[in-house]
Amino acid sequence: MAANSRLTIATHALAWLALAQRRGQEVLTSEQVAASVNTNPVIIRRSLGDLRRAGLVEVRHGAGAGWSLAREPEAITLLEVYDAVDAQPPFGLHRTEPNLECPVGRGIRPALNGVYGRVERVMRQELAGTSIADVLRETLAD
Amino acid sequence: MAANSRLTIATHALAWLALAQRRGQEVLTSEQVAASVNTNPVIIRRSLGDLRRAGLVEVRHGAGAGWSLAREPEAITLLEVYDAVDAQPPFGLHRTEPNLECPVGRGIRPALNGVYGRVERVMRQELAGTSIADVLRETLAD
DNA sequence: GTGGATGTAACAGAAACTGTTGCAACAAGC
DNA sequence: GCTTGTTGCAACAGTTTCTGTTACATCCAC
Repeated sequence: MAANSRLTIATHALAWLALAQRRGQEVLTSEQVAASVNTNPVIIRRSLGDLRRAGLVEVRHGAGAGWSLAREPEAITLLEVYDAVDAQPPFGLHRTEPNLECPVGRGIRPALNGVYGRVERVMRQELAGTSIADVLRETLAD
Repeated sequence: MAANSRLTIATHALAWLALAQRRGQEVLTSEQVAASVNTNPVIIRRSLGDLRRAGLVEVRHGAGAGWSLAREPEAITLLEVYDAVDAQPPFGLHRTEPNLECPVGRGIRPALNGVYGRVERVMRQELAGTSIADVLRETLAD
């Protein structure tokens, strides 16, 4: 499969909302966000819909509608975004069940779950240490 | 895409080779490994082929052929396996280039590369701290 | 030489993601 | 109430990746 870019799309949208908000623009439409990400507005609505269900953004319907951050950019971590977009875990176990008559086949899955769990824990710690405000600052630093 | 299980398959094969070696069986055929993983021998040959190119296993051709570890199981880390099987990175950037006329579109990719690089670094540290011997011990602990 | 195993190409099928179209639902403003 | 502009969502096509399978050339111990 292609490397999944959900976290990238969602973070880009949030950073753009944060910058617009700082510039005094209260809301952005999915079309305006899509213009920056360079993709289809429906993709953005799907992504921002995930973030809305997680409570990270708010949406206004009807004429003059659009999206805005539900919190300050400093208070939104990439870990929350990661959980909101439901990205796939980095490693998958066997697709088909191993041979349980083999001692390795019988015990390998819990053993790997332990390792993979530790990997995911440090990954989440790292994501929790970066906020949308951090991303926006690094983005504008060039 | 489906979660990719390359690291799982390769680690399973290595753990099985390590156990067989400890039991006095010098080599295993791809068919014997496939029987434990419960998949096709060609899948195993592809995976062990990656590990052979990385110098982690050795292969004997001809009659009585098969696979064996190139080093002690304590000296093979999951990070080496991860690099050998060329697993995809956990996060992908934009599939299409963002709009470079937008300040966020212009700077977001280097900013995300920084974050994703830090995530990958801690992930690699964690993988480097686990060996095939560790996995085999946890596998047989049940 | 023979037999048994690897190396690899080619192909089918499944799954996931992205992108696209179409349309119902909704609300602000007149 | 009507118009207008936007979101919400279903449905579908295209691409890519991974897994699994078959087939066959290659290799080497005996």
